[in-house]
Amino acid sequence: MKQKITLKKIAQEFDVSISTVSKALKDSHEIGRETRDRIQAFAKFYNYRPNNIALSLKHRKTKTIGVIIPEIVHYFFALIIEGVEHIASERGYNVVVALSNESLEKEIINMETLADGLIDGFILSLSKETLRMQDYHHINEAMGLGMPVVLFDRTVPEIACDKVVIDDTQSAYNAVMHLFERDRKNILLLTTEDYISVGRLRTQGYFQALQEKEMPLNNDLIIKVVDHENSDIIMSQLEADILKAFKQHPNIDAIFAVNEIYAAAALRVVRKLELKVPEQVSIICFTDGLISKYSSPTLSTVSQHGEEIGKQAANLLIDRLESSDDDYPFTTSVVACSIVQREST
Amino acid sequence: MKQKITLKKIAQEFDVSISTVSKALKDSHEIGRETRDRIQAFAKFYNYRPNNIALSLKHRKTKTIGVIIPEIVHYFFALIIEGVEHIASERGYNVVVALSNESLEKEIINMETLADGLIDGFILSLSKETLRMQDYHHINEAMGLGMPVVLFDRTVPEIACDKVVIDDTQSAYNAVMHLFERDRKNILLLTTEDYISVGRLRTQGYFQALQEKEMPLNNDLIIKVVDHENSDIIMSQLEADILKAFKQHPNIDAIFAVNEIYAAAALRVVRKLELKVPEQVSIICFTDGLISKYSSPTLSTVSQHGEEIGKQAANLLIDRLESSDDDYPFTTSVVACSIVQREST
DNA sequence: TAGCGTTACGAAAACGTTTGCGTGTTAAAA
DNA sequence: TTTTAACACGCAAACGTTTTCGTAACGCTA
Repeated sequence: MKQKITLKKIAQEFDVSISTVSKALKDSHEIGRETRDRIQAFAKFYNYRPNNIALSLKHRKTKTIGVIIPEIVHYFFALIIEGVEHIASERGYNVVVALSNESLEKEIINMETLADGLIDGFILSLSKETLRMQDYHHINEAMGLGMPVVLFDRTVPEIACDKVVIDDTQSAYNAVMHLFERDRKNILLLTTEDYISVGRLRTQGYFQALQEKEMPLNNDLIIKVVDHENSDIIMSQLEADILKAFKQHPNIDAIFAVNEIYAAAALRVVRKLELKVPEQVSIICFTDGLISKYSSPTLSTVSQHGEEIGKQAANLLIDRLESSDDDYPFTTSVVACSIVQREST
Repeated sequence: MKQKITLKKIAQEFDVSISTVSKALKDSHEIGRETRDRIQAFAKFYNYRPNNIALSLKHRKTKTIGVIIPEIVHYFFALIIEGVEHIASERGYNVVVALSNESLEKEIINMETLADGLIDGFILSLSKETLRMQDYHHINEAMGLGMPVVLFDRTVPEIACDKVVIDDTQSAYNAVMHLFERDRKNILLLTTEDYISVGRLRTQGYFQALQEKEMPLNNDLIIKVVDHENSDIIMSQLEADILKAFKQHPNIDAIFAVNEIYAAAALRVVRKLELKVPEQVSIICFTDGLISKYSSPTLSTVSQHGEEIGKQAANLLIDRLESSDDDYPFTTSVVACSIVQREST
């Protein structure tokens, strides 16, 4: 196991000083042509590469960005990472990933560890617990220490920073309109509790669409899924609720779900009831993931373009990191969603 | 924006030396009780936290591990990261993720960048291109420089290092047996080309099961999916192939797919043919992901326990990193798969 | 031959830590 | 009073870089 080669070792080899080697490798005119060539050849032969840690210490920046997401096993978040990684590697940055597991405490711990010199800035989506507790001190502290933060998807107005969001309300409105255009009258809404901002906003879009069409708002047609540790419990409860809704309102002819998991549950119930999709019941949902793409029938979705969100977040962050301007204004970038029509509508 | 506090600043504040501060914070008996208390209180108040970069430089280890995977938008790989992250954070390590995008070149670049001081060791799954080219010099070089590597899932015997694999052949055999037990006679195999080791091994398991049951091997019942940039093209080609197989062999009564995407394609064809699942056609596949869990009918799968694989890989790596023993023997850990029975069998 | 400009290189500080060792002060022991 | 030990702290090196500021040696001009 040959040790990694350093400037010092090269210097010893040629019996010159470390600074000479450093300059020679940087093609400095200060160093004689011959010395330069010999040192460069030697360095190349031994595959010299500067130690990133030393560079980070010296330059007081690490060229890596930290991404904190609630869960990685979600198609949307995986897409985000893909997008971030894409831009990061293009612009010469590394990516370190941390998972908050929807916990405020883990979010804080992760931020603290990463902030201790490991990264230059954060890209993050708030955990559910953080949203519920409305505790954002850690974010503001990080920014107070000069660590830029870009929030995406799950954001709050209380934090002043760069943000990348989708227009949940508008997109939900569009999705519901998509159903109305197909002559659907009784649309069942599957959403989250209100403290999850995206759920709340999408619910609003549903309301707006109904209002515009002057349709009555029927609370029986709104199912708010209560969060729980165990996803199997959530699912079976949801399926039971959907079934109940259909029993009470056999005239339901469409379902709008705020994510594809809920839509998958809906699909199962609909099949159990032997209703035809999309003839008798249309389905559309947020999250254009694998489930929608590969279920049968395939599901129409509102695609949030996760990769694009990740890319924009990364660009926003790196722009700020590389800007010398200290009070570069915060921007909020809204990534448009698009409706991907498939078999379910 | 208050600057981050350092030992030096605390030292200035109390007009003592940096070493005194460092020792005081470490509760060294060398420092007087009163000084110690005052410094600690001050540090706590200003929320002092040592700079990780400086520590890394000093200790010549970074306490972070690099994970390189071909693609993150795969449930299996996401689970791996989850497992790695779990153990890493438990044992005080950070995780940096890099994506090879199935490209040998990106795999090399990523490894080189990370190896330059950023990480202590690698956990990786070879890219398809790497497997095709059989070029493993970068892995061996990294190890030559004293950077431990743990390979998982897509491994090759040519590289001597710690490995975490599943017993693909045995598990495939079990899956096919699971079908035989349900009186299936004509099993369609959906697999990859042979250079992908997991595909090849699973195909072998299929052969073994047939052999054991003394069933004839029919090449018409084996579809080897040709890889392509565009997944839509792969899918439509696959669906066409499956359809053709059913036309030629209407007696096909089961399908075994080496991943759930292929199984989803099969499910679509089967529904098109209006065959009942599982009554007329049973389906089982590898990759216990979201598609299997939420499709209708839900799919029986061979669960590879990705999170467990990630955990074991992380433990193996950290064990080696923390072992003083230089020629700690390499181990290959085999994670057992289990069959998750759902509606499709 | 004094003065000056090049050329080619070295010394040292700096980034933020840790740590072995040296040292001045004090108080107790001889 | 002298020796010694304990105590409390500082110095400096080290990790691997970059970069500013010397400076020795040389050749040239006046």
